[in-house]
Amino acid sequence: MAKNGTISSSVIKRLPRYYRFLGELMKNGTERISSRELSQLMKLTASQIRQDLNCFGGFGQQGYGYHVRQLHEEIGKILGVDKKYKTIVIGAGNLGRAIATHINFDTRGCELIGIFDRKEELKGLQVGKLTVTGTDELERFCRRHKPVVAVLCIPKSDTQEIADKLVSLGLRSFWNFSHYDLSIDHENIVVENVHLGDSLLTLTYGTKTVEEQ
Amino acid sequence: MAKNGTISSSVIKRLPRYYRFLGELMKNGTERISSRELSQLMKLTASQIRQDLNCFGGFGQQGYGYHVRQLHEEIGKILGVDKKYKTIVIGAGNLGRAIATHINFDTRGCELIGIFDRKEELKGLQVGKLTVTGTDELERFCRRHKPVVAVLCIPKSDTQEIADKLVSLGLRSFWNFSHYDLSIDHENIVVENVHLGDSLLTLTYGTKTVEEQ
DNA sequence: TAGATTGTTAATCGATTAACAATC
DNA sequence: TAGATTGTTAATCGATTAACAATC
Repeated sequence: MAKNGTISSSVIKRLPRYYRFLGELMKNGTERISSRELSQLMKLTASQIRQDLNCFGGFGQQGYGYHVRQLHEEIGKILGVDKKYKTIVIGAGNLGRAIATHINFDTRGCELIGIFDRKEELKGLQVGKLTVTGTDELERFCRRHKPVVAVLCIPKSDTQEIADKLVSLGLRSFWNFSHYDLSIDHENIVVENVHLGDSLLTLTYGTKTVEEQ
Repeated sequence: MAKNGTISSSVIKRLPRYYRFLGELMKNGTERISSRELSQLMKLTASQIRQDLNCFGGFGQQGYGYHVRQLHEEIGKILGVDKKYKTIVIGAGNLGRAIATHINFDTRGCELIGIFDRKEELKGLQVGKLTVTGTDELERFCRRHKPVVAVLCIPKSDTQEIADKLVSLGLRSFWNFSHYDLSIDHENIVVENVHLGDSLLTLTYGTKTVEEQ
C-alpha cells in the first residue's frame, strides 16, 4: 500500500509491464478491462493488480473495471514517460551503438543528445542521428548541455572511474551495461544495472534443469 | 532450503552474481572468504549468503569460511558454464549483431553457431566469426546442427510465430529481446525475457523520484 | 583447547493472495 | 434494484534475517 511515501520496488518493477500491456490493449481498441481479464492476459492474479494499482489511488471504478486509455496515461505519468531527461551514451562499441539506435528513449522520458567514445577511430562515426564525440569533449559538453542520464556501455575496468567523473559533472542517473556492479555512494544518484551475462547464465541454468528431467 | 528438488528462483537469480564476484576474488588472488566479508563486498547479509549456498549442500567449512576457487567452480557447475548448448541468434539488426559480438557465450554454457535474418541485404554479412544466413535456411540448418538455444532479436510482431516455429524445430530455450512477453505453453521450454525498455522506464521513474525530493 | 565461522532452526518481515464490504 | 467489480482489510505464503549449536 503505502499512501505515506515510497512504493515498494516490487510494485515499481511491474509498472512498465502494465504500461506495455495497456498500450497494446489501446491499440486493439479495448476501452475497458477488469482486473480479472487483465490478470489472465498478464498471468498475474487479479488481487495483485488491484493491490498494485491502489498504491497510487483509485484508478478503477466499482462494477466497471478500469478505463484502459486513462489507466495507461496515469501509469505513464507515474513512470515519467513525459519527461525529457537529457541522456548521453558512453561507449560507442557494438553495444553502445545498438542501444543508441535500438532503444526508443523519447517514449521513455529520455532525450538522447550525445554519444561518446575514447577511441580515436570511432570519433565522427554516425550513430542514428548522433555523431560520436571524443571523451575529452565530455566535460565541455556536460557544462553546456547538462545531461542527467548516462548509459554506460564501457568495459568494467573503466566503469567506476567514469561514473564518478560523470557524477562530478552533474549526471544523476546511470543505466549501466558494463559487467560490473556499479554502486555510487552519493545521495540522490540512481543506478540501474543491466547484467546481460547474468541473464544468459540464468537461462543456461534453466536449460540444464529442463534437460536433466 | 529445499534439498528435496527445486531451488527458489530468487536464489537462482543471485547465483550469477555470486559467480561474478567469486571470479573477481580469484583474479585478485584471494583464497578464502567468510560469508561476512563476502556480504560486505556484495551488499547482502551474511545470513542470506549462507542460506543461499546451503541450498546446494555444504560448500563452506566451520571456522574457516569458503574456499574461493572451489566455491566458484561449484556454482559454475550448478549454473552449467561447462555446457556447450548450441545457440543461434535470430535477427541480425543492430541488437542482434551487438549481442552476437558482445556477449561471451562460451563462458556461459553456450556455443554460438549461427545468426539469421530475413532481410536479403543482410545475408552474407560478417558478424564476429559468423556469417548472416537467410531465415529460409533455418529449417535445414536446425535439422543438421540441432541448436537448442535461440536468441530472439526480432520485432515483437514476429516473435510468437518464429518462436513457435523454432520449438517445432527442436529449440528449447529462448533468450528473448523483443518488446514482447514471450510465453510458450509447451512443457520443458525455458524462456528468459529481457525487457530493456522496461529497465529504462524503471530508471526514469527513479530519476523522477529523486528529482522530486 | 579457544576462536572463528559455518549450517540450520526459529523469528521476522514483506509480498502475495483471499475475502468481502463498499459502491458504481 | 441487481450485478459486477473495485478498494481494502485480513490471512497466507515465502523470503530474509537473527540466533545459536555444531564443528573445523
